[in-house]
Amino acid sequence: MSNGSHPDERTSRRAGGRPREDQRPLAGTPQEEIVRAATRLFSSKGFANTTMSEIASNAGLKQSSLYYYFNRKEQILLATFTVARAPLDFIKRTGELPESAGVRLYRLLRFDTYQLCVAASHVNEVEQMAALQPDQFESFWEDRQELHDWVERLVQQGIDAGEFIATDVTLTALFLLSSNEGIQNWYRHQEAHRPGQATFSFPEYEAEAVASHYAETSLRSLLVRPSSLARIRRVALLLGVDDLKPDFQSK
Amino acid sequence: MSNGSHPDERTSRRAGGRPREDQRPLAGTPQEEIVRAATRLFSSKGFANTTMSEIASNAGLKQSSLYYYFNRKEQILLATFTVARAPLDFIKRTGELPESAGVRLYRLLRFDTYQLCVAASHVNEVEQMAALQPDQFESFWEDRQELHDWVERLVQQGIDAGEFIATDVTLTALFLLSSNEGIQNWYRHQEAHRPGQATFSFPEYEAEAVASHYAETSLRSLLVRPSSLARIRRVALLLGVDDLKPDFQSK
DNA sequence: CGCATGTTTCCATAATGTTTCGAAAGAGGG
DNA sequence: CCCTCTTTCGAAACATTATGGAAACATGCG
Repeated sequence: MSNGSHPDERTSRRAGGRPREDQRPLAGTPQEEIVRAATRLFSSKGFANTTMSEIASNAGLKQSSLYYYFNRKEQILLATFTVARAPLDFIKRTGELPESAGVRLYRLLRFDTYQLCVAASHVNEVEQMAALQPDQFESFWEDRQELHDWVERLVQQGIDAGEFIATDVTLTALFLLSSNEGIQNWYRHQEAHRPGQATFSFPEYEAEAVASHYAETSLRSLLVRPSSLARIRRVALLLGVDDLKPDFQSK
Repeated sequence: MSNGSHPDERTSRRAGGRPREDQRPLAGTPQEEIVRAATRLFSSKGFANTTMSEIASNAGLKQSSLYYYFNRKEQILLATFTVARAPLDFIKRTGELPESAGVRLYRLLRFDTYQLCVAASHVNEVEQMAALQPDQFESFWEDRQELHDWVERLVQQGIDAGEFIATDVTLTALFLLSSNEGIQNWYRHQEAHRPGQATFSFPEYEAEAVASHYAETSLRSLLVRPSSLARIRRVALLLGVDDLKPDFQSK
């Protein structure tokens, strides 16, 4: 069997192989090219409505060649999301700052929401696949759990410090992260709708505005003294505004 | 063409027809039977991973017979959701009560969230389909828009009355309704996970608890004086607790 | 009773999409 | 120049959605 799981494992791009029919310079490894193409397509047409043939031709390959790199279609989906969801690092760094829980939670929520808005993949699709095939998507669930734990811990710290109202920390963390994703869902639909068809008609919002508004709203529902929100916002934003931009060059 | 769109239109179950191979008493019309079967399957395996054959055999039919009642798979999905999403009536009634905007919004959010939690269908799937084929799902978008308008109006009234803080009413309404759906998404996953597999492990929450918590959290983020929340909760719940229960017998 | 009509079901098959299999086309080393 | 490794391709197996037409029943009318 030539196809174990990961071709190119360490020796990346060592030797030839049959030449492609579609000749065209490819930026990066074939895997990257495929994921890039798939990302564009998934994001505009959704996972289910994107065919392997489309992905292939967008990546300069024939359909069946994709299976040399990815054993199943779902693995491409997982790859698009893994690339897109970078924020765990940011979150760990933020979580460890010597600031109040409010400031840290604000930053965390704002960043995560922003990431979701600009991310190429639909969280829902990934989650649904992930729920159906937990083994294939193990890494996804681990990340998700870790993210949850961070948020839960922050909320607990806020309560202990008298900054947040007493509430169920687990439920609150679940709410914060899933509301998040619901908002991404809406935000993406807003993008997908062509101006002509107008099923939904709303003003367009910037990802940053959405992220900030979400962080504020969430914090406001937790704070014992909502008036402290102004200070939190100020401190949080002073800590580095540019952190919002993702490392990943999405189209 | 025998298959216009709606068989049985008014004359429901008047005469015979070829007998089924799978003989078994059916409760209600064939349509209802089909929708019931589909609902169960969609809710446990998702729309994309449920085949027409499965739906058919669960409804005591052969695959192609489904097309006598529904022209496309998506229409079954729409039907499952239409049945499940009853709350527009409730919302209109609530919206017109002579109470403060806070009380009415509280009730509306609590009810809608509860409905989503106990609903059989995944909103996300419906929305995705609906976004892709706006013509097929016209009624869905109309309901959605109407719901949004109600919420937006309530928020505006709250602001005008000095009960809510000044904020972008459109964005707020969008947030309230989409967070909602994100929470349903999580809530459903929680159910779908078998106890053995345990990818996610959290305490189990009741739909009513989730709905109440969501309504409180949302209100708290809007109120000028969070201390008024206690009164709002009390008044809202006095107005009729039993309204939460859906008319529709799910499962 | 036999036959036309209408209703509901099934079977067969086209059309489309995913996945597997094995062969083909190059590079590089002995 | 041949052998091996890597990458690509084409054909075919399989699964799923959707269509068209025939089959199986009830009913009413000659």
